[in-house]
Amino acid sequence: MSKKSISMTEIAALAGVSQSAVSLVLNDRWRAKRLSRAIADRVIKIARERNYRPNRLIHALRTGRTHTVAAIFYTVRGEYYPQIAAGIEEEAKRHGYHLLISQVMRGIEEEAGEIEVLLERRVDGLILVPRYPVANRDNYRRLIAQGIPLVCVDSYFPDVPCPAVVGADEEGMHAATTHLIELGHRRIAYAGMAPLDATHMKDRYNGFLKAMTGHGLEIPADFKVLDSVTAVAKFLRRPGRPTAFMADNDYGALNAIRAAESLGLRVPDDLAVAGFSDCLANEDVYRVPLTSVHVDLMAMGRLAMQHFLREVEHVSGRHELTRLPASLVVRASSAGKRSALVHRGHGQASRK
Amino acid sequence: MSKKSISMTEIAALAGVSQSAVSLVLNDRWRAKRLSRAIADRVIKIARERNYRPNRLIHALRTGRTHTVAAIFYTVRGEYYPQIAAGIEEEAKRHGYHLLISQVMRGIEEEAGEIEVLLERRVDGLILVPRYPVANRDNYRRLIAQGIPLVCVDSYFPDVPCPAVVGADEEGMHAATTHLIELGHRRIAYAGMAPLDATHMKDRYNGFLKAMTGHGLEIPADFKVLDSVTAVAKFLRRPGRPTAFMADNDYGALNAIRAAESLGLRVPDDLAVAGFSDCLANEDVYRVPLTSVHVDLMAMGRLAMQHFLREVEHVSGRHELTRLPASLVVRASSAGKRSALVHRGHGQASRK
DNA sequence: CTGAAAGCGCTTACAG
DNA sequence: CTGAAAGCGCTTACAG
Repeated sequence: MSKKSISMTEIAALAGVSQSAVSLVLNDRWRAKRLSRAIADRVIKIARERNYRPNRLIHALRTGRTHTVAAIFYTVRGEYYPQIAAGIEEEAKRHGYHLLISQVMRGIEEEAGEIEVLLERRVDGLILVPRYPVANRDNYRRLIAQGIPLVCVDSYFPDVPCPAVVGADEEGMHAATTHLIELGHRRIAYAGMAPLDATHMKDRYNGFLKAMTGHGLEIPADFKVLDSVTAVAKFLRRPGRPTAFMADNDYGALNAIRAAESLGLRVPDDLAVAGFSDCLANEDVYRVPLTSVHVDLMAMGRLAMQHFLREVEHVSGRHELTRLPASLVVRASSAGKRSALVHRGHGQASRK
Repeated sequence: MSKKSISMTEIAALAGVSQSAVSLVLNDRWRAKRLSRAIADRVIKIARERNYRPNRLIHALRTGRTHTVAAIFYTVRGEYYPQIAAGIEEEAKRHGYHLLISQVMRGIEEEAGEIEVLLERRVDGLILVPRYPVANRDNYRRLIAQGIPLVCVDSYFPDVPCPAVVGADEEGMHAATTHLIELGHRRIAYAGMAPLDATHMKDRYNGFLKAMTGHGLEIPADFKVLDSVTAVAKFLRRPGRPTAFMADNDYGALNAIRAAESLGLRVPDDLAVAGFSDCLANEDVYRVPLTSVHVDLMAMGRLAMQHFLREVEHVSGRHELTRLPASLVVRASSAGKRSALVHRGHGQASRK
């Protein structure tokens, strides 16, 4: 058993004064309340000796605020989500908030239950990193109606009335696709990772569509989930192979590179590849550094936390989208020549 | 303002019964206490209508346990720490605990203060991911003496009496160095990233020393912090260049590869390189996949949480080291031929 | 100048 | 069978 920290009541008993006097002293309000210096000294001495540590939960009991935000992730592993988490935590700390992390990887079904538990622990609200496009939207709406601060980040639900902070998915994808088109590509395949029907993934696809139709190009009919190397390889082996492969995220693009190489195709000469998110670390030591669309994920986390704080003050009940800029970063996977590495200079100084 | 959730007292007023009756009903103990079914039904109906959500903080008030663990990281960015965090969270959830994350990247000076704040919020204890070898050890000892559950993970302090879960650093490094020696290398440089004096980094260096002296090889006198590409390049340009480069972590090894390439040296033919931790993602698409020592970081996090739970039951006050196995994974950066890629088959199926 | 008391949301012995 | 009361650790009006 960890020893319970000493309480004001116990200090009061030891000092032979009332508990309220202890409160006054330890909050440095004894002068205003004109307690004697002798009492103040005695109380302070005991508190120090016994490692008194004020219990902030009590404040939560009175105000209803714990200054804790819960962020719900699918997982915090990988190169993507941790950056969002780091951004949330940094901003939270700046505002006296703490970040509670919950992963719901095992299954979205458990999410509603987990949210209830978090609310019973009186987190001030939730930051959601949606991965499942459909599930639990009714639950989110219910929570908002109950006055629970809720913010989405990375993706969003158009019909859930809360702030959401996401990247400029459509514009970014439009830029990436246009880049491939301007390189001369006409047969451009588009592939996504599940879940394709997440809103931000739909936005990306729309960006692709607009770029293609804007250039009078045919939309490939075979858009589908290509979430494994073998699936991509099978796809590339069919007749009428595309000359470029646009993936809706970096991991899909990596799979395209792997599949191309396994078929003896050179990237970018035989197949140009581009991804989305620019979240891969150490890209400069890749065989084929990946062209991608960069979004500042840390900033996304920070912004989400700022919106959260606003919701804590007053639940807006409105759907409000904030989009961070998305900028195309061209690297060897799409550049004309394989040797034409485009360095962005980041990732080199990173440490463990 | 978020609406405060309804309380038992409010329900009692609405139902016209005592608050204790409400407590009994909502905890499903009204039968045992022989309350009338009419009252039970009325209370349950109101609770449901008003979205009653029990306040678990109260339980913490009574028991002194919040079922919250705080994990203190230098940062949660990168490919390394998030895996530890994920392991902690998974195991915490299995035991009804929640994980509070705090990053102290801005400076270890703030750590002591942050710990105090966390304890005032009554987290049940701390899991520490030490990065600074010296700072705050007195503070940790003080906390343990106060009965605060504390567990170290990833690194440890021999003179801080708490459990620590780390990798088999010395054995792992011994295996990696022996591997290089058996490839025929005699002039093997050793380089680390700061902080070199962290205990687990010292353990790794000892493994290197033992392997070298065990084979009658001379220890390079120029062991130092080589934490940038330019530093490594400068090092490699000196006369008597080593034929192999042993880094105490993967990022240092990457810098060695970058530096070698910038000097026109081929890896592994002109310079063999090995790292430690095997934490890099997507290694199979690297120009030179890295030989490294694999440690299961998720498992490390899980185990740390298990030890934490034991400390919550009873602060052991003893220094107890748990070491996870470290296994050498040979890849192209040290293999005889550049083409001899050694695939481990992981990382391919990973998704965003 | 100082202490007693209410109240935050609950649980749990205790009284009637 | 049901309600009043204490207590967890505090803050803050209020009483003397």
